[in-house]
Amino acid sequence: MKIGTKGRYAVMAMVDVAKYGNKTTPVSLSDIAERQEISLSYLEQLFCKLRKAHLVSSMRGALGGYLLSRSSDHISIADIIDAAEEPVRLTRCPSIKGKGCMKNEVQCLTHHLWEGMGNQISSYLKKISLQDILDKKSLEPCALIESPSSNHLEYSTCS
Amino acid sequence: MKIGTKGRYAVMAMVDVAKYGNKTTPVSLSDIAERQEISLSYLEQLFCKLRKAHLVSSMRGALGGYLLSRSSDHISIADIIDAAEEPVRLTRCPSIKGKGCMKNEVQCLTHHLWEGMGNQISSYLKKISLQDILDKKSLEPCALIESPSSNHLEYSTCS
DNA sequence: CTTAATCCTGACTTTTATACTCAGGATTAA
DNA sequence: TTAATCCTGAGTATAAAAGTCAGGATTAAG
Ligand code: FES
Ligand code: FES
Repeated sequence: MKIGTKGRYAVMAMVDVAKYGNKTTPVSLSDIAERQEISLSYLEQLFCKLRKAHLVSSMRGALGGYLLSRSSDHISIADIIDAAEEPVRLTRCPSIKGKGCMKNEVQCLTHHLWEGMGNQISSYLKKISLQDILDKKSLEPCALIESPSSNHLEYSTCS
Repeated sequence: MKIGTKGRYAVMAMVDVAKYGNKTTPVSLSDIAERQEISLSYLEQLFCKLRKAHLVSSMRGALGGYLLSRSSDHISIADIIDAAEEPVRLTRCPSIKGKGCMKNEVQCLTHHLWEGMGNQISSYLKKISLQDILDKKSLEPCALIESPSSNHLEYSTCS
């Protein structure tokens, strides 16, 4: 069970943009590369995807860079990871309806387990916004409570 | 975000043992290999680890095989995955106290995110037992409710 | 006692996906 | 005009995962 650098770096870079950018001044990839210790070329690849997913917009030319397309509390970690690397998918059956991952069975015995696990992860990542990371929320998983009244993360220390 | 075959096959194989074995008659690896479409040699590797983790016990010789060491509702999926593949770990900082994954910072900005995510996954996997899989529970992630009164999975359909 | 079925183990090979680089072009502020 | 940036596709290298192989140990059954 692991996460690759594509997802990891994309999140780190987006946090960096959220932290050092604002509505007028974009953040350049070379700055991000240095602060986050990520190769520039690799970042270029990642931001190509992030831009296509409309999470950031770019300004070309000298003094160019990237800025967030929406405010940092309307961008979830799930958005970023989906954009960067192929989405969270733990099952391995083809998406063809009625087909499982095995020759004989329609669905293997563990299909629901992996599906449930994927949902669990996705819903966690959806609840956390870029702003939450800057605010150092997401500290205590046991305190994650869904609040219907707002889209934000409620939390309380649990110890 | 993905899970490797080690963890996946280990769970599939354990479900198979739980389904086809009982306290007296062990299940042979060649049977599992055929039913679950997994190479025999690969299973041998996996069961070496599962045995060392005391999840199964072996009977050698003809008519030998494996049986569960504990009852199927006292073996969690987390137990199996921990035994089979290196444990769920999403952070990438060395375990040395006070050291982060970056040169400068003590902890990178996203450390808590990955840590929380790992905890989220682990606690999900701990709640689900082999027996739950056989009973086709673990279907609905939104229905997962921690019940202090029992160690089992509570669920209700949510649609 | 012999055979065949199984577990047991370590080392080895193959394959694949990831991670990363490189080269060259387009755009724009100074 | 220059230098800093974004932009893109193709290519390479590395490491991890996946899977194989060979040989040995144990034991039930004939
Ligand atoms: S994972 Fe969907 S059928 Fe096996
Ligand atoms: S993941 Fe722990 S410090 Fe970066």
